[in-house]
Amino acid sequence: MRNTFHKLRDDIENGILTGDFAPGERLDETQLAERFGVSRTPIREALMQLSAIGLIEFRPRRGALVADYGPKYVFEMFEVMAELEGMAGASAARRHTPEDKTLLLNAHLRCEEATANDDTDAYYYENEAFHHVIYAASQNSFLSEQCALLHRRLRPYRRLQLRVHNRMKASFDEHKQIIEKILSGDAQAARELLLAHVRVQGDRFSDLIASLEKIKAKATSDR
Amino acid sequence: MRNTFHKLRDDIENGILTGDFAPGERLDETQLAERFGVSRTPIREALMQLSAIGLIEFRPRRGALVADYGPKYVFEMFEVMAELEGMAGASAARRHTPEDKTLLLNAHLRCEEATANDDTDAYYYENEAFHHVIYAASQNSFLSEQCALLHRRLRPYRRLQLRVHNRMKASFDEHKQIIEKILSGDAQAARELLLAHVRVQGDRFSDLIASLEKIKAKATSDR
DNA sequence: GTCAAATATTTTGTATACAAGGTTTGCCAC
DNA sequence: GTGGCAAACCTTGTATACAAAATATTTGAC
Repeated sequence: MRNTFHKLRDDIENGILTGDFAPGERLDETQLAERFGVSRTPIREALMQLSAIGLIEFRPRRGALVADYGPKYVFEMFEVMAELEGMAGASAARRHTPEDKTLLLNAHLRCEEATANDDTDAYYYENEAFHHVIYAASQNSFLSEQCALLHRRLRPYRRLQLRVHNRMKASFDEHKQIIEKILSGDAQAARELLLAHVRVQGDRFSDLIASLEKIKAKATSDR
Repeated sequence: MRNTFHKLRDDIENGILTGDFAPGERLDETQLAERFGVSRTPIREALMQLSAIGLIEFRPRRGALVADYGPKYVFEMFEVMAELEGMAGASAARRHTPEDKTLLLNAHLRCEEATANDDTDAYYYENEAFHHVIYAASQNSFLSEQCALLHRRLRPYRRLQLRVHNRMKASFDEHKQIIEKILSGDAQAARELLLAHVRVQGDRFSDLIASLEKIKAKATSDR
């Protein structure tokens, strides 16, 4: 069985990724301890782990803050994510097994259902599963882990663009092409399609931030 | 000022990377506490952080073990490292600043000195600095951090091939070409050169393992 | 009434204490 | 002598305690 601090780490991490703990927020150890019904010790151990992967930051004598990356940094993360996904896709095209093929087609089918039902929540979930199948199909477990990790870290930022006009349909169409190239073993094409597929999310995030900045600037000048 | 657990983390990490603590070795918290003259609490906090980045593993009720990746996993890590370095190189070719140019040429110069003196230890150090300059020149701080992190994790495995015949000279020649492509802004060429430059290390590592396996198998059959 | 300084309180960072589980050793049986 | 079981000991995992530092509050002066 897993230990308390494992569970706490996942719970707190989840809280951060779902926005339960907002970026920049201070995480009070005593409060967390009460909330989870444990002592401060395992809470601290969980926080230490989260700080090591960059999800929170320790300020000396001032405790833990939820990391608040600037927009530039988030965009950079999307850039790296795109490259890693491209790599996974290329590797999957070269090395996928027959089982991977089944899994890919199944995952795609479930995405199709979500699209047909116009169920963005379901699509969000199935989309994640689809990408994880690609990671696994790369036959590179380290790459797969890194992709999954970064994917998770970017989750709150992808959330923002969930319901952008027509994005679900566009995403689904891109998946279709990606699958085709992976299954036909066209590594280069798979790489480029995935690169673009992920990059567009970074671009959208940038656009979003830019428009927010503009609004903010306008509000300031109006004052 | 930094806290005790920061220093401990770095010390223990260093111990692992330098081979002071061997892969698979168990890290006794009490022993470490005595050794560093502190209580078990900050030791644990340091270990938690190291476990989060995958340098050690916690076995329930059995404490921390230095992670002992199989050869396949290490090879996979080199594959990802190669891709990330390629990305950094391409990005550096597109976006390096005049200051980056100076830093790159200086780093290269110091590599040249080490080569001229046939000083593999110095070359090892300067080579690392050279690669870090490329990371920074990518102008992508997240990518830079990820590269540095993975680079560090692979250090003990690169160490094995330090004195392979003529590797230093070959490496230096590759650097020369890489610099050329980065400074001339040829992103694609820079990417491919760096990809190959790092991959060769993974290949060498594989070869080494394969030959070790062969020796081991022979020893077994001779029994 | 406001600003500043001093004190009180809260909170972090480290040490110590204790309980549960795992390992080792020693003893007994075969 | 060897194998298995039991008990003692050792280590981890969590809780509590305590000291140092930062923050909040209150009081006093202008």
